[in-house]
Amino acid sequence: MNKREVQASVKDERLVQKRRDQMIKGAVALFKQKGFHRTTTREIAKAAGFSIGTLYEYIRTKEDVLYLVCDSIYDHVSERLQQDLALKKGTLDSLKLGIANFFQVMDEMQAEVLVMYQEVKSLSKDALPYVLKKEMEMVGMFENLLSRCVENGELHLSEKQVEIIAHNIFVQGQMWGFRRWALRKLFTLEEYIELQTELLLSGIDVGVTRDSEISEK
Amino acid sequence: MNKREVQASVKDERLVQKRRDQMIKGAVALFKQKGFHRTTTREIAKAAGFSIGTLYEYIRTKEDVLYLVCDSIYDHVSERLQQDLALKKGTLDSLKLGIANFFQVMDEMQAEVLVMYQEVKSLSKDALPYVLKKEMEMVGMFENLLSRCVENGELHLSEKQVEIIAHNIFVQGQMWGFRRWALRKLFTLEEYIELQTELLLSGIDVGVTRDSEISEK
Amino acid sequence: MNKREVQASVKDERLVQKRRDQMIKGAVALFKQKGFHRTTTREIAKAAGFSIGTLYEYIRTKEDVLYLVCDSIYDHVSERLQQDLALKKGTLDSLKLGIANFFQVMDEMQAEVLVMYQEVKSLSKDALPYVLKKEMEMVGMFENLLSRCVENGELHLSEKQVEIIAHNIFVQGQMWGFRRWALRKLFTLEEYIELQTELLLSGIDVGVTRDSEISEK
Amino acid sequence: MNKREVQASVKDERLVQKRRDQMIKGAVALFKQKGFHRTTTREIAKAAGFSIGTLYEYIRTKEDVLYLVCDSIYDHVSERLQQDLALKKGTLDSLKLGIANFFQVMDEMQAEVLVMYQEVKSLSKDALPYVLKKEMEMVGMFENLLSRCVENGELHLSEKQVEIIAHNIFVQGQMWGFRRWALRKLFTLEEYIELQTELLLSGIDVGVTRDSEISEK
DNA sequence: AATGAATGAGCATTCATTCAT
DNA sequence: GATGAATGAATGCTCATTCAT
Repeated sequence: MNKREVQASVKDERLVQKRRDQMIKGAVALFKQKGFHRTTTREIAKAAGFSIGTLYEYIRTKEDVLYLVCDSIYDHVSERLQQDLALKKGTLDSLKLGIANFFQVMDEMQAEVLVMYQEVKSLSKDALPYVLKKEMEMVGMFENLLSRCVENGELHLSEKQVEIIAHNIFVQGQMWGFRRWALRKLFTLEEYIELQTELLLSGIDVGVTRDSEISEK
Repeated sequence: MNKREVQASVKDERLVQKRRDQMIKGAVALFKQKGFHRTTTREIAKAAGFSIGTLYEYIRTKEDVLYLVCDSIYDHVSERLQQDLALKKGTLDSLKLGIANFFQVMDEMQAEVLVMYQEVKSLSKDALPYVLKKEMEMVGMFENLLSRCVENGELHLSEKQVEIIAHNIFVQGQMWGFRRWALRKLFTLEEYIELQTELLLSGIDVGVTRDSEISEK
Repeated sequence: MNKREVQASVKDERLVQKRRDQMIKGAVALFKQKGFHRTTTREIAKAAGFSIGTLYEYIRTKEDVLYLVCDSIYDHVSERLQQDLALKKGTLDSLKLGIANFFQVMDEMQAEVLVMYQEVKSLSKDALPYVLKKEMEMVGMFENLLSRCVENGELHLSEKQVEIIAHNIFVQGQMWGFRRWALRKLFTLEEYIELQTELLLSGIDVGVTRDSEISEK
Repeated sequence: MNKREVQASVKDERLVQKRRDQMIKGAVALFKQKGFHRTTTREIAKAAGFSIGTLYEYIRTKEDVLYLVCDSIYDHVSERLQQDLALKKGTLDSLKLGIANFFQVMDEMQAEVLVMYQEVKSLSKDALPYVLKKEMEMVGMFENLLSRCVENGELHLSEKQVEIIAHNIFVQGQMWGFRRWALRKLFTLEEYIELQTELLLSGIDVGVTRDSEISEK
């Protein structure tokens, strides 16, 4: 498989999954509050509902917890998006829907996303590439969406443009999660989604240029 | 003044500034490499070229170093931008120049920016608001640029649009600093600047819509 | 209860008590030798027979050790006295016995008492009042002894006199512990006890007064 | 001379004395407040009105400051007592006066005395004996007073009694300085002096014993 | 003589990890 | 499988002392 496996001493896979879910849930709450470094393994164990001894039956190092958290977050986001995007493909509407859904997921999972983006670099050289790869996969989902629109003649874009726009969408989604404290003073999530989509598809209304273009015809 | 002052035991202001510059330079290098939490005060002192004892003559706590770093970054970026933007105002060209310059600064100061965005939340409740305020000021600079273009009739934008575009520019600039590892595989900085500017000003070429628009005339 | 509890991470009360006893024993020896401030936590841990990590499983701060030491000393002394004084009450003999026992306890616990009187003021504003209260309780025990003798007509004393004598006994007891280095050159403990008791009960033989007494006969 | 000399780099004896007086005055205030160990040399220098650099021109180590403080205190107390006691000698009245004066000095210099008794043991093996010797000299002054009364037939006391009573007076004086926080709730200084003197000279009024003595006659 | 910047040994405290029960 | 007591390396910070100016 593609996963960087985190070793557990316990054999029962079911139990491992259950314990890790408890662990992740507790850890996210703590990381959100105090960050990865300021959170102790004892606190994680307590938040998860068991002892440190037990915690270490399911992970090898504290960093494993961070990895597990990051991994879980990506899985959730990916899953959410894949579901939504599986429907109508290659239409402008599916693109709009995809964007809207992504922004909504970013809003719902704000805490987790925030945690992830502030702590990934704490991952070891070992785990980091794996997480970054996941990120590229998510950007890739938007490239896909866009490419299909291009194929269907709904959009006219160069390859480079597809790539940069996919990045922009991804970053604007994160931006909502990241900078919600500032953006919320200006927009509701709905307004934000609408404005961003509109800008993306119609660009800025450049007065002079447009006028001259029109007058030329 | 508006600054949250970091207290020093040493009185000579000149010396304080000199030592802090050494300190910041060393700290940025270390924070970039291993993050704020994994960097020890001893390492910072060593990188700055003096002993821990001396380090603590110029700060009160380790967090002060982080604050000093953040503060210095903002000051540099602001200064750079203010210089460039002071020239032609309210024209599309000045906007383009502003964006290009900002992206360039983000590229040059990538290390510092990266550090800042991954460590700000480690700042105490005391220092954080001050840093966030600085960030809003920088977004405000782009709002300003845009508003002048609107006043001059070079752009047609609602107030909300001005705000969201300012945010987008800011975030896209950071994105280059943040995600350079991914973007560089696709674009040079110049390409990136050009593509983003173009997208911003002309929007995506939406085939069907345009066609219909033209056909209407 | 009335105790200022020192928090421990370890739950097992038995173990906590055992470890703290080890700790107190080691700490008293060290404090006696070098004082509270010159004794390091590592030394305390080592003297107690475990690692610093373990030390901190049973206390929160170094000051807790001092508090624990003071508290333990008072408990021991109180216990010793209460036992002895529970017997014959309200007679001159019980008073003499009480004094003798107290002086003996002060001799036996000289090390601890010395430590306490030289370090109490290092206790925080939080712990100090509690320790001083304990001290007052001990003085109170002598007031009690004296008052009963007064009630039984064995002594004729004003309330003020009871109070000052109780203080005197207490301080003379400590004096033996405190100034043993000087007093031992002059008296054995037994002599000291006898002399002090005699002085207390018969006063100084004031020549003139005696003369008048004699002339009366 | 009898003094353990504290070395100074500065040659001008006048200046040395002046600077040390400043130092002692500042140090006593600080020691009273926070104790010897919690007071830093920087604080002492500041309180004395000069820089640390200068402080170290007049002492060799921090401990020297403590020694200087202790020494100065003893000198003051001794001086005060010697003055007062030089007058009428060998009478009960001169004894009473001596006691009263001593108690008054202890009251006036409470801060200094308190400091001394809580910090002497911080003195090195080198300085301690010298300070203890000073203490014995003060006890000796009372022995002297008492002996003269005995010689004059004003008191009938064995040698041992003279010694223990001298100690008691000394300790009761310190007691007022030490335990003023408790004693003040019960007595004014004047009452305390009167009660102690009375007890010392007449002893406790032992009802039964006296009765039996009387009945014997 | 005075200053105060520099030094670094030293200290209290934390916390990831282990392992006997 | 679960527990939690034990460990000790690591770290932020202090402060007595020195020395160049």
